[in-house]
Amino acid sequence: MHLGMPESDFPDIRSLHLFAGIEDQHFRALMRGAYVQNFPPQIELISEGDPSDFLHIMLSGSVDLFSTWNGRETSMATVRPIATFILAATIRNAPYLMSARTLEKSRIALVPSQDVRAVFDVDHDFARAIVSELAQCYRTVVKNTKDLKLRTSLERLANYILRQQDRAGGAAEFELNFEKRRLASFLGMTPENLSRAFKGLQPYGVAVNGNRISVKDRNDLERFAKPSPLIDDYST
Amino acid sequence: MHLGMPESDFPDIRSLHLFAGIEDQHFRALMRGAYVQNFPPQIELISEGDPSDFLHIMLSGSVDLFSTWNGRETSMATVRPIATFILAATIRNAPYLMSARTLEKSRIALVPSQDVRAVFDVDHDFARAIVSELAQCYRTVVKNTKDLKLRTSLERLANYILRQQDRAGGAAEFELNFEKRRLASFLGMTPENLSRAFKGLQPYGVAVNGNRISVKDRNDLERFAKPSPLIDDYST
DNA sequence: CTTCCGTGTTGATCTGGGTCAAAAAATGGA
DNA sequence: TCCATTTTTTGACCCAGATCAACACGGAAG
Repeated sequence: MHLGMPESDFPDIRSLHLFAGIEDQHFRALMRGAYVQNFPPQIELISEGDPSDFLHIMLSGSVDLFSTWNGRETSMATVRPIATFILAATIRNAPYLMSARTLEKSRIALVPSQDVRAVFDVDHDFARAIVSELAQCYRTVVKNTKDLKLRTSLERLANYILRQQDRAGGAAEFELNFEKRRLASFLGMTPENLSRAFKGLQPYGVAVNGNRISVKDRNDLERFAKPSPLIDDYST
Repeated sequence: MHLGMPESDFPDIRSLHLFAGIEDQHFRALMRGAYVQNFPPQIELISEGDPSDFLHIMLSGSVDLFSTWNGRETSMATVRPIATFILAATIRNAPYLMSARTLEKSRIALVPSQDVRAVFDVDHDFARAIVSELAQCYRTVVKNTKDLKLRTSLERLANYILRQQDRAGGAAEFELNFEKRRLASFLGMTPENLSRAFKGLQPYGVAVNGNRISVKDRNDLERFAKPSPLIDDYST
């Protein structure tokens, strides 16, 4: 059964950098083959190793990208609307390297990979957008690797807090929109160690109350965290 | 002074996946603006943070891509002929995220980034090749992250040895074309720990003599290393 | 209100891997 | 060739972070 894509979702999707410059007829061609699904929380949408049949577009909710090996698991990234994921596998027609599970109730659009590749071939602006997006993804992972290899867990947490504060518009107090156990996994440490790391940042003015983080003096924290645009600025 | 690119290098460069399908006139346009330089060993070609003015193509020698933060340094990758590097920065016209230094005497072709972007805009096969290459790069870094986060240093070394053995055609004995201190850095450990890790793999039939590695029984080592195509197969 | 269960915290302990120092082995000039 | 320098290895020790176990808290269901 093919439900198609409600036109009401078009503006949101089109507002994505990836689809911004695409020709209308090509955009509609993509949407024709696409469909939207609602998923409950904690559903594994994708298992690593599966063939990549669809480009996924988050419309609402959130998804965790994670990987496993030898009984261990690690969180690689969290995807929130509006964004696509697993573009690289779609492009190369290669198996997924990461699994994906919903964290909450989520609406996700699925665009057949072959349609993406077909439109890529005929729409130059789309091709350009894809390249730009892929290059961005690549750079993000490189930054992540630098974070992991060059910093201690305490430093990673400190810089993570600074980044989140930026996302929250610089407010002294903000919400952690992350379960702590998954934050720990994302940062490459255990939940226990994350808990202790929060304590370890108290001397630098960081206070935690449940999901609320407050930063007394950003400069103070920055002196310890030493953030660098070449690691922490996700926009460049 | 503009030296141009000797035509004798054209076939090698064209054999790169990236330039394979490109139209001849476009290829020549790229080469016209490019030039070749010879570098002595241990020269820092690129410093992270610099603007990305050139796409680099290794013709001979080898280059280490590394990153630094807060006085620490880590090796991210090694580039050997024939291959390009820092494609993503070129595409996005963004600052380099990694520094590069020659490991030995090297010949490197430099293609102005703006030329790459210009040809990308007019040559569809080139655009497609770039996307494919970028997706490949992205997937390689993701695999690397999984390796780092999911495995202990001993497991990383074991799998590294298996991959090198593959590259050497499966021979029981092969050369490590890597300085050990840089291998250690690449694998995310100290030279001292690498030395001990080699010892730690003796029970699985690994013997080291200078740069020569021998693997007595590959199955034995695989039972410990548990290689996975979703981490260790760099071709997909 | 109470029970349950998942998440988070804390404490005690252990260990993989880092650090420091020194010896041994390569490497490269002169 | 021999000396000087760098790389690698070894040993002793230390520490960040993992593990294990116990407990606290909070929301959901009865």
